[in-house]
Amino acid sequence: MPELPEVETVRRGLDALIVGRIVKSVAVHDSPKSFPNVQADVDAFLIGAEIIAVRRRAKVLLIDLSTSYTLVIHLKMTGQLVWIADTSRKASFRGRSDASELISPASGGVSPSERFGAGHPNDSLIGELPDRSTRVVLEFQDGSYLYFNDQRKFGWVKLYPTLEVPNIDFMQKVGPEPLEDIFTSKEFIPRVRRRNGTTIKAAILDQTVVAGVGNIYADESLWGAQIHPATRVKNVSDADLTTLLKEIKYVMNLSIEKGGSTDRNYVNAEGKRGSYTDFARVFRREGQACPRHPEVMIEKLRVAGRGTHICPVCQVL
DNA sequence: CACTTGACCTGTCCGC
DNA sequence: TGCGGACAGGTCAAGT
Repeated sequence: MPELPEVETVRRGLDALIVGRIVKSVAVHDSPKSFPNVQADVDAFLIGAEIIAVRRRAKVLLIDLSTSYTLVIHLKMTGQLVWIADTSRKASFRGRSDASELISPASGGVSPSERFGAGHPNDSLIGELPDRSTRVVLEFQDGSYLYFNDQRKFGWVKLYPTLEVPNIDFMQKVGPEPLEDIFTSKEFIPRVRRRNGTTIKAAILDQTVVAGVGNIYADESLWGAQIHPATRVKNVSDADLTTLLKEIKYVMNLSIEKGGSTDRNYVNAEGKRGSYTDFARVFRREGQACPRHPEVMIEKLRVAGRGTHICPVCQVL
């Protein structure tokens, strides 16, 4: 998924695009994890609600409504949230309740990059919406739409009373926000050391240790701190963990500045790519030169069950 | 317990 | 060109 910088980029986009709009209708298509067993709540607390604020906690988006309910959204691996100020298709949506009617024919197997060019950073990656990956459509009273697309159907959109959001299991367990100034190595080190029996990569991917780190920023920050991802936590010094936290903050802040990482699917709230991968040092750069050692090639291996990228000279066990 | 692996899904890419 | 298998940014549940 989208990791913390991608979700934060979407949050900022939505904050500028949808706050103040009023929900007119919602349609769900083939998203079994979305809106479980709360049709009455959807009718009562989503339809007619005004968007008040767009928040983020870890990799979860929180869209607060005037009804004191909140849309809680997890994009997982391939989720997208795209707002379109499109009135041209308004007629085709009006009065429809069968979401399957909203889904346009498949695009014939032609990839977005083939349809829209070579994929220059910040280019659009999105064609006509809805498309075959569209799972939830929010229609606003002004005729604009928010599309939740999710090719692999791992993601979801749920509705909770705003006051209950902190009680959701995930919210109870998830660790601190790494970009908060108050989150320092003093908090980070003991949290990582709770996972002394595993590898440092598994430890920082653990959302209960620290929020928002995923596979891209795990590899990028471990290269920055010159720590091999398969190092057992107990063999990593406090000084190296202090450096690692600085690198996590650095790569995530840089990525937010670049609009996130678009490896395949990720787009922001306007359907545009992010460009962090242009600045990545190791992620998906196997076979390319290490920035510190021009004569050494980045290698790919498997750590914590995930594809993992390292410089074999910077990062040794 | 703590840790690791498989499952959830669809699409793409790579080797035969 | 076709087909099978591996793999993809996350998180749970099940297994060891």
